[in-house]
Amino acid sequence: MTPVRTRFAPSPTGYLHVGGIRTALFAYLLAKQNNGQFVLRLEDTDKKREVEGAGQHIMDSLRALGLEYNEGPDIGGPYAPYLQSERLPRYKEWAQKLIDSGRAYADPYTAAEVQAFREAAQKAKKPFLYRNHRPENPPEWDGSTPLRFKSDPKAYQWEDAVMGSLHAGAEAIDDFILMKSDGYPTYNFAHICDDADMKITHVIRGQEFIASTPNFLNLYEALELERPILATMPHILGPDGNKKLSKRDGAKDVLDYIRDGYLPAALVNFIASMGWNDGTEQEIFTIGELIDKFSLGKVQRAGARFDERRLLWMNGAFIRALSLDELFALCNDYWPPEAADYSQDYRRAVLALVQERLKYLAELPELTSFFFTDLPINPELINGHKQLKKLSTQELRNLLEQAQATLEASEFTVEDLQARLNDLLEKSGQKPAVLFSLVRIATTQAPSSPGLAESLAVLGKEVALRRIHAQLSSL
RNA sequence: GGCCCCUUCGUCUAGCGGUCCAGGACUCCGGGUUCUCAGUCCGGCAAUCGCGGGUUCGAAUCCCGCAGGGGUCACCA
Repeated sequence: MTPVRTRFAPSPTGYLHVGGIRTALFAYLLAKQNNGQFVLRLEDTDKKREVEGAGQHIMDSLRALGLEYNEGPDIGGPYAPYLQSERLPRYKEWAQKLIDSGRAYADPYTAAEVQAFREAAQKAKKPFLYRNHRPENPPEWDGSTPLRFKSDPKAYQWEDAVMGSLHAGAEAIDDFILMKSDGYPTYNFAHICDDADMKITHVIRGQEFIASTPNFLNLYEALELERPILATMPHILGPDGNKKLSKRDGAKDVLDYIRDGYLPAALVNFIASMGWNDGTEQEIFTIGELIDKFSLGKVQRAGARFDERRLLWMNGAFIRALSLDELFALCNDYWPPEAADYSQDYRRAVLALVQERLKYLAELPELTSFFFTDLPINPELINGHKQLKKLSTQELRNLLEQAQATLEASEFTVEDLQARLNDLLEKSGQKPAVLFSLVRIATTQAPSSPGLAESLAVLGKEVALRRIHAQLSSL
């Protein structure tokens, strides 16, 4: 049995967004599931569109998500190089093979002439087919003009691992360009050569390629190549409208999600869930489970809309599932600056209180800053409070002073604080909504916080009393 | 315009002839959890399965039309 080899073959023209990553992810899952190899190949044959650094960015993105490739531009492999611009001699050989067999010829027209053909076709509301203008006696190809495929137009019916049975008529086949006049091959040509050279068994790509698949099938035949298994992914659509998700519409770089503290496992789970599920009601999958359960046959045929709210929920779920140690290890770069002055133990205690509230790591400062610094007194917290605003200044003072005395006497464990606060509740005859809110506001100056006793226990007696004193002075 | 693909709650989806007057998840709305936020638990709203014809005892599931959406028709991938 031939080993499964899948590849992800992006062009280095920019960053990777969730749409691009999904194709890579499914190729990765399929390879891992079959103990095969996942190959990264950069298709840098369009020097005009190439973006400096994009290749590295793509490699960083894949690694950040844990999609380690077995062979690739920076790590090499048995079929190196994995950068198409370094494989030019190889394309020449493949091209020569086609020339020798009479299946490729030099394009004798100028760009303007071809453009005129195209416009005439458009004007006549007909699809443009170059082969309608196929020259009788093309000149010998010297590399200064495009080299075209001499197609053998016919109808095709083929199996797609996702879409099922697909078909197209002969009109879908044309004499497309194999080699451009700049010496680089086109995607249409290069990817087929490379997939063959690299022994790729499954070609997974977006649905924009389905229209040109008949051309590819025709070329496989001309090259006498066994064709790989084809799998077409539906598009991921932008949050509104039903246009394919794109950078123009603000599709975020996956590395931005990583930077915001989205967990790779959550990102991967979420991306996989757009267009794939295992047929059960399971929503959360670890990467191992995905590798185990993934199958092309269960990939959705319709496009999926990208809904960031679902990603946010899923990321929170993954964060909650982490042990405190695991989460703590991930938080290093996310603490508010003031946290640097505090011990690891203190930070861990804080983290324990906010773990189930965290949706993504970058919101750590927003949730925890009052644990590390005295926030300025914010009168609005009391004035805007539905219960507290009804109390007079004197009443507020009274309550706070009682709270102060209570905390003074406490040993500041959660249990002791809770017990004493409950006592005070009874003694003062106040509702929790009044007393607890007031103490919470005085000691945190935050619109929300973890539980009062828990927060106080972490803050410690000294800080708590200092803040109550400050609140008292401001009244 | 030609060709091709797609079509189940607002969104992600389950479903592959009967157990579906359609299940789960996200979102949203109530309620519980002695304060807030989050979480969690309980409950709720939400798709006559794009539409119209068939086939069948029986269709979201099969067939045929139509409509809508998307892709493609580059010396881009």
